Amino acid sequence: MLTPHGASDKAHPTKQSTAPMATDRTRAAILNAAEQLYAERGFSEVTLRDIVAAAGVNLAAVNYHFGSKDELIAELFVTRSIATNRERLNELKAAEENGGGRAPIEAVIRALVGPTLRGCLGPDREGATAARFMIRASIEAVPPIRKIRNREISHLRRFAVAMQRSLPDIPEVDIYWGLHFALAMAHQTIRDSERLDKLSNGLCDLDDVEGIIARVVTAASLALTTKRPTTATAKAQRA
Amino acid sequence: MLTPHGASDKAHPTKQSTAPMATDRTRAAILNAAEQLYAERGFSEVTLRDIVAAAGVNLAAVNYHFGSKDELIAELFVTRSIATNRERLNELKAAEENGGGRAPIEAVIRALVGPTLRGCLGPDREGATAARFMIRASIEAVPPIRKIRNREISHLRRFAVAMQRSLPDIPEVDIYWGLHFALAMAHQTIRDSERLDKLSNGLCDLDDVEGIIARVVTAASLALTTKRPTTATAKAQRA
DNA sequence: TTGCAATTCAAACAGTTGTATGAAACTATC
DNA sequence: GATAGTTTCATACAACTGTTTGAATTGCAA
Repeated sequence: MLTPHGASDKAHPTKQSTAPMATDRTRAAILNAAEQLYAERGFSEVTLRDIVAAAGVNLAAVNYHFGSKDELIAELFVTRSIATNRERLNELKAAEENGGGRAPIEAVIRALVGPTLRGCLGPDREGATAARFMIRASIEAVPPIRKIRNREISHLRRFAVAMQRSLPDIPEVDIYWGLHFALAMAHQTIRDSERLDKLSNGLCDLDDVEGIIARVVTAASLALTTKRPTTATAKAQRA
Repeated sequence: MLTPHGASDKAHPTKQSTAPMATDRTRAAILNAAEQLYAERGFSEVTLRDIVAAAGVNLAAVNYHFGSKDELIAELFVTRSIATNRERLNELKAAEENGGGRAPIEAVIRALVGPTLRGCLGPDREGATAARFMIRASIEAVPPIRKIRNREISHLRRFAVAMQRSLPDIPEVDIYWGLHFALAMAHQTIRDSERLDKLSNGLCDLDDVEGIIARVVTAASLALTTKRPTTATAKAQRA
């Protein structure tokens, strides 16, 4: 046997008869190094040689443990995706239980954008690389990720439902736009925080994560709850 | 002589003594093909060989006319950047003249996000590749572009000033956040229109460009003009 | 037409990429 | 301690990248 890289046998991923897996230390080292490098430089700027150098392992280890570069990226993305989604859902569930199954819209949006914003912008660097990796993944959308990414839709749908529950009178289409805008603001703030910092001459405090979250939540909530101008009004504005 | 690629001589870019430039047809063909391919596939997925194949020219023509791949990208970006900025400023100027030097905030934001949204999402495909190229450029931020991109800041500052003029009572920091959020929503809508379409099961009409612009403008204006919750309120919401 | 520069072209270059190979080193069971 | 499995390692491979080269071809002025 020369290639384990995942499900080699059929049933249990646990130890089989003749004890195969010894340490998994190099496997973990590769995952950590890859996540870190991808998060800070982006996929197209990081080679397998960069990764193995940072991990202190041999070049062939990647293909031995993961099969290919793409499968490494995919595993990274799946793992982090699950973690992020769980974080979001926990916050959502807590908010819904607080309100007897119906959370205020602000809490729903906060559950949606909070974890990622905290992870990426927070001064505490714990989980920062994980969050930044996810941002990279959503920015570059490299082929191995693109295939998996569709699952995110069903995850987001849960939040759309929660939002609809908390705003029963808002048309469904507006819910989707609100969700979309909330993610857009959170996302872009992470990705382009440098530009905002320069543009405002440092006036926008990007270390005040909770303040930023509040801004995003407020803006998205307002867009949802305030009736937007009618088509006639909009047309007049355009003129 | 073997390399013209831009400013070979000193003063005039017009014809010099011994008539140099004959047709510039291949040069234009390269620019068009490159813009198109970069716009639809992204920088990291397009090679010079792809470009010259699409342009119907020889591989060496790129280095002959532009010097290097990076200089080709840079020229493309500078050209399109100037065009986009001019479009925005024209719309802003028109709006300001309409209101005697003080345009309503909606008009300012519309001038900021309108041209790009129209270019990328409009059913009329004229200028679509140009706008999409700019989006790619801002997404991938490849090295040759990163250097030039700082100029965009001073361009955006003009809009910050216009916004401040139309909302004199709003704190400066809020102006920057509003500008940032407006761009974020417009930008993400272009980049991830596919996800929104899937998430909403086609409910969000992405062909209705003016409707989308109205949504972005309204959301951003609301975020600017509606007093956001005080810190105490926000804190209570977080709990 | 002749001559000279600008332009095009096929081919090759040097560097980097992800992947594959086969031998060595290790680990744990017998 | 021998053995069979795994993991590691140095190295090679084939494919692809942007770039260069030098010879052909073109276009225009004399």
